[in-house]
Amino acid sequence: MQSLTMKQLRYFEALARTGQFGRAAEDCAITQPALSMQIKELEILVGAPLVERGARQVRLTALGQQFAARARDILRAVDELGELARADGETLSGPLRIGVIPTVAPYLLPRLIQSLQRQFPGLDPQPRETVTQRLIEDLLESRLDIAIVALPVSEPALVETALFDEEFVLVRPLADADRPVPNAEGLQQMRLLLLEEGHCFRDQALSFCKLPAPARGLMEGSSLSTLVQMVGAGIGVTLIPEMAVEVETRMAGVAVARLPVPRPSRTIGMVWRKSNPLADRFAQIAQIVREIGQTPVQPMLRN
Amino acid sequence: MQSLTMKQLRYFEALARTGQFGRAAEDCAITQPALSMQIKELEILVGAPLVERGARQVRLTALGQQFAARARDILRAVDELGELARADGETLSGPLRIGVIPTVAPYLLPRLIQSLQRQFPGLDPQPRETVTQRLIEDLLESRLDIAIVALPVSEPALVETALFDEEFVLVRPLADADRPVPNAEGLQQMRLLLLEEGHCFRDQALSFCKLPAPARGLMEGSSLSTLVQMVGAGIGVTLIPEMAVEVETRMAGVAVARLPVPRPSRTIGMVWRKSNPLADRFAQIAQIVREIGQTPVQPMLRN
DNA sequence: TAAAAATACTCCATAGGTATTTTAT
DNA sequence: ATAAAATACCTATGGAGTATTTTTA
Repeated sequence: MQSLTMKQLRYFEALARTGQFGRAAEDCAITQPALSMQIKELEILVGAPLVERGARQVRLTALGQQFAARARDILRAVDELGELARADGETLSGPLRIGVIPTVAPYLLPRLIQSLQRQFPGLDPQPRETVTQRLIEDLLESRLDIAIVALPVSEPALVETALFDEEFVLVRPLADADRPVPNAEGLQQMRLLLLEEGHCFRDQALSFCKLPAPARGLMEGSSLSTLVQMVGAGIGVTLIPEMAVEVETRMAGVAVARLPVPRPSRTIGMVWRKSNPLADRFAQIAQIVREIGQTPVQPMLRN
Repeated sequence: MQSLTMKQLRYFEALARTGQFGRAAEDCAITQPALSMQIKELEILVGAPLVERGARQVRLTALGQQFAARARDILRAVDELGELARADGETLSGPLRIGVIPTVAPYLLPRLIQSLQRQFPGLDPQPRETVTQRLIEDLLESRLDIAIVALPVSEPALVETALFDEEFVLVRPLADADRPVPNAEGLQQMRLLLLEEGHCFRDQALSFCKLPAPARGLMEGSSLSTLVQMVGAGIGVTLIPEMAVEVETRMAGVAVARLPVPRPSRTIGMVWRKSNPLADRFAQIAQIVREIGQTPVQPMLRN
């Protein structure tokens, strides 16, 4: 033994992650003794113990923790190296993991995936839908290639590019259709239905109405669809992004109204890791999304 | 074959650097066929050619160049990983590559090395003396651990910390000792002897005298020692940093004078790579240098 | 005493060496 | 014609498997 190997890094990373030799070995698709030997070699090579052996679990030493953090960065860089070749060919192909926030996904993803498959026949788009925080974590940990979220994100390791702005519109019971449209202050007096904690759109709506975060659990829905249905049942009013109007309100028996200026809105953008070899290609994809955004399924708005 | 290995990265890096299979193999202390095989494996793994084979030399493909750049970063990170253990122990040990600019080295290094060896008996200081530009390159490429240069350096990948300020003093023939000391404008009228191109002290001296860069080749010396000897021979006057006075002017038959305010000066500092695992230790070393700087060998100044 | 890591050993895949051929200038 | 890379073939190191023992909570 002389020089650090990739295997040792991968095995050690697995050990640091799982906290057990056996699980780590399973993760690496090898046997426990094989992994033990490599870790031992690694420690000899480094010249100091990286893990404290206990019977039930192992704990990383202080050095081991620093080592693990650096090893993770290196492994990520190596994985990206493997993807470099994909960036080389003329046409993008292979799996592309796309994360989208829930308040955008249902209204954008169908058309986006359609467009992508038309432009890049070899591409295999793998969409995932979750809240911004999770998407950003997944991006940073290389579990996602790109994410579509509300800007700004402000992560130094990520690039962000704007796709389109979208206004928020008011959804209220049909019975209220002829009433004047309330402004931000007016909304404070109404029963405003919100998405549950974690959705950025919830915060954006609250921010517009200049309301503090209310106590949890009351009058919340897990999707815009739920909120609109609740409005239809006369429970209250809600805000939804423009893009959702067509899909969510068509059959819901609710009235949709543009809000008075200053109209609330948000910027939807695409983000990806700066160091991703496919970064240049992602800018192309952003352009495709922009084109989709410019030809929206036109909602029928009053006002 | 399944997964990228460190060896492949090292071999490919050597190939990219040397431009020849044979030289690269020699560099890696293996035979040429062994290296050829690993490169071939790597290309199969990546799925695209990385080098264009010519008879006399190889050229990297576009992909190969990107690959090489990333590989270098990874190898650097791995090398740093290997050094992590050194940062763990209580006392710093092993080789420490120290770069120092030529206008500081002779006056600081002897005492610095002495102090270092006293404080860290296991440490093996390996000094190198060259101009700032080269030192910075060497730092960035991991051929140096720390460098002592004039600040600022302003490289985002480097940390810099000030060590001490030093004034410049005027050196002139003994015959001129009783004349009034010229200011910056006065110096413009005199025959000012300068270090050759590349030395930061040359630029600092010119900047103080508000002189443009003169035509090359005339009245230049390759060391402060040379300049002072030339002054002793009556050829002209020169500026030298305070720290050099004691060593360079003791036996030279020249007069040394402090300049009138605003006195020219520069800040000497220490720089190292942010990502170097020993970074914390380097701050300790900087403190040692500061202590040396605070007890200078007091020059005998007129004025 | 039970679960997990270390040890003992065996095997074979493969990295690397030597000898040689092919290639390109 | 010559220098350099590729190919062929062989050897041996060491990574990984199975079986077993040791450790500690």
